[in-house]
Amino acid sequence: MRTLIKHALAATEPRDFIQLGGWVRTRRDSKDFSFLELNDGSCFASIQVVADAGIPGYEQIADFTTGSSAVVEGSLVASPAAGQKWEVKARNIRLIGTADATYPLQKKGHTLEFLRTIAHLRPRSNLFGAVFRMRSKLALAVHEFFQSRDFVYVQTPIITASDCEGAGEMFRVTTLKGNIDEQPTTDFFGKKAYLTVSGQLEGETFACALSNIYTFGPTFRAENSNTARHAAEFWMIEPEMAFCDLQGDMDLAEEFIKSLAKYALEHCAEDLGFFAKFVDKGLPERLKFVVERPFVRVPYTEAVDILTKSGKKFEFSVVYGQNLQSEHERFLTEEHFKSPTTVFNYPRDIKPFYMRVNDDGKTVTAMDVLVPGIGEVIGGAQREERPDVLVEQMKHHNLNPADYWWYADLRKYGTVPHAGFGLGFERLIMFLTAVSNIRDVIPFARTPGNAEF
RNA sequence: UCCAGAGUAGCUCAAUGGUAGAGCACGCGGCUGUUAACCGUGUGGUUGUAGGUUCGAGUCCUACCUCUGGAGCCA
Repeated sequence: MRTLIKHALAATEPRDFIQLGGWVRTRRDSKDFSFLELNDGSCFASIQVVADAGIPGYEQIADFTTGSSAVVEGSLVASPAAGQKWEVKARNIRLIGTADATYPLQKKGHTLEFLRTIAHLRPRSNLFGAVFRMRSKLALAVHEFFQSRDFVYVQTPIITASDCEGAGEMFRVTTLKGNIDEQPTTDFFGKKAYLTVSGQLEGETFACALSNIYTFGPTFRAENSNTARHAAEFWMIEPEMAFCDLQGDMDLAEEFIKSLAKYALEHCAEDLGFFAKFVDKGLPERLKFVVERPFVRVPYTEAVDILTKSGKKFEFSVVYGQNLQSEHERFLTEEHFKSPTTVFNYPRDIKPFYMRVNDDGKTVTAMDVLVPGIGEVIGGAQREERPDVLVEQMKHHNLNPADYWWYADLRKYGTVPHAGFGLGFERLIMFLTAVSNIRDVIPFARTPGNAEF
């Protein structure tokens, strides 16, 4: 029965028999014995195996190369040398799969760019093992956060005919051959269909029935974006709450980010330690800061004031009524407030139709949560629940209300104030690991011109 | 898509317009309860692609490809 290395290393006492399986990270030969570093990905650390010459399997010792796979049986004993608490005194070693000299992962630091070209092997590296173990833990933390607050998990469709306006270009889904625009009525769904850019509109229908819901699934944007924080396929978390206003929305967003940072600190210490050592020394401090300190909240108008009066020279000037540029957002979070910052009440014209119009008639209840180093991780709003205003908003944005008949029905029958937001899961992982490129926190990144794996 | 930068050995990088090198990896030898082991030694190249300038191009020019950083779109 195989034991995971994670459990072997957590042992409280020696064990007479243990079986381990994993991949050889490195081998150090002595005259009469060899050290094998075995890693199975169950935890960050590898385990040291001591194999004496003469034990079964040792005749193949030269083939236990970096990258090869092996099963080892022996006893778990306290290590006499510094560097590890436990090691395995092998009784036999079995080579399962060889890895010849062409194995691309070497016993040294590789650039992230190179590792992206071997995305099928990079999970075997220290950094990517840590990233994907942590990603898994955080996915669980997302569900725990919402489930413990009685939110219902809703799986909104991946294929959709509705364009969540403002969310970007969509991938067309079709079974038509030739000219796919000629007769959409003969297409598989009888109309044009796309990969979803957001589950929000569908999510709202469930919030207006089950009160508090969340989605957590893949999302697609066909934008030709070439940046470290955009991908064509990413995972988004979208809570939606009935009987909730913008304040409640901002409260939940802040609580959510704090909760995940706390979860990472409590459950991912070993992997976080690696990020702190090799990626960003300030990471643990930053996470503690996020957990302990309230986020800054500032209305858009005030944010513009701060930027205007800062005396800072920006490449793009600050203009009221226009979107904040990346450099403006960075100034607010990284220099002015030095804290995660929620900006709210944006001008109506630069935000989508479904956001609730404020009493001033000029702004809507939009809110963006900005974090240092990443920028926007959350975008959300209180939704327009007044039927007449919603229709007016659609027209204002040049949309045909008939296309959104079922969405408008939510306001026609038992409308309620409700609010929600979208959080990019990868961006959150970037923030919590300090890994600065989105391509390195998703198993197989889809970006323009890149879908090899 | 726009702006900037970079493509040289398996990897990370050197090389004034004049004989393409080093470290690591890998092979061989040695040494050692070792820790990305160490010491010696050897193998390793169509300098991203296609043109051009020049007696001579890794180096200069043009186009294209790829990647990186920044910007826009946003999560």
